[in-house]
Amino acid sequence: MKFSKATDYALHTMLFLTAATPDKPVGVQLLAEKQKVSPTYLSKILTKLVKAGMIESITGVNGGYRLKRNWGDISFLDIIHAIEGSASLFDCSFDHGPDCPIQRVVLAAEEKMEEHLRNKKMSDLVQEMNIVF
Amino acid sequence: MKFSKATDYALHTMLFLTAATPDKPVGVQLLAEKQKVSPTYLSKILTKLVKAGMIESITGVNGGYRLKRNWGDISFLDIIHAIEGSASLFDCSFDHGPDCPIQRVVLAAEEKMEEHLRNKKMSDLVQEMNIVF
DNA sequence: GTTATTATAGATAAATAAAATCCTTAATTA
DNA sequence: TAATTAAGGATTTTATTTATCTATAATAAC
Repeated sequence: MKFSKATDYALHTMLFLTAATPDKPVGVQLLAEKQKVSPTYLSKILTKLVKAGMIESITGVNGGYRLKRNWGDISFLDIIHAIEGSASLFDCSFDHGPDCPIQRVVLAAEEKMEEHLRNKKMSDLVQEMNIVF
Repeated sequence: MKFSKATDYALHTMLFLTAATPDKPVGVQLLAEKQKVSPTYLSKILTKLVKAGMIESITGVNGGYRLKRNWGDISFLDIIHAIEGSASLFDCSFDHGPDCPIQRVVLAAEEKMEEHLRNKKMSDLVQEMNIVF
């Protein structure tokens, strides 16, 4: 079990956008270069963030991606869910009644992780950062 | 990102062994039947638990698997690590200095989940169970 | 309007990982 | 010795992730 690279890319892009540009759009070309990933692949990932309402895209010359107004609210969990989906990490495939005691434990644990990710915003990070990007 | 089915099988087998037999070994045949999984595949999973020192195997007629003495101590996390390995769930693949602020957040979140899984033992479950298996 | 630039989207390929099977070997008990 | 049971290697199947290629659509600059 691993978080996907796509999630890694998405988180870093969000951090970049949060740290960098309040209004000027950044092209996928540049974002991809920084992360050493192909632009087409990254664009597919960013399209998910657009659909989730976290960033907006501006097409045409001098276009690119930029944060939406609500960016201060966006949590790590929001981003992760936008990329990986929000299905739970564990499915008991054994049929012993409606709720499996094992599943209950694992899901409770997952919830602890999600709680932490829900409380951490990109904006929290930007403050504590000096010159990372 | 999902916990593997192998982990699911391992957890359920441990629950079964904990709930059922204090000393008599249970064959993989029976364990596999209960979980509707092939015996050979399950045996590979159980071998990992043997190597991790959680259960022991008795070969030959009337052989099978049974818990080791320390079974009261075995946590969910132990079992999960035995099957999935204990590498962290997130690797920042971007090189911005030694510690990535994003990685720090995600790993802290992961630690919350692990803490919960570390504190839950199979033996806790058996008590609260009535007739699940 | 034409051209250059930039995102979107579909199809597909390549790489990796997970799940499962098959077959052989080794150990043990009856 | 025969039957039973786990261990282990090799391989296959299936699913998922990662990535590429190509075409389309929108927009700005000229």
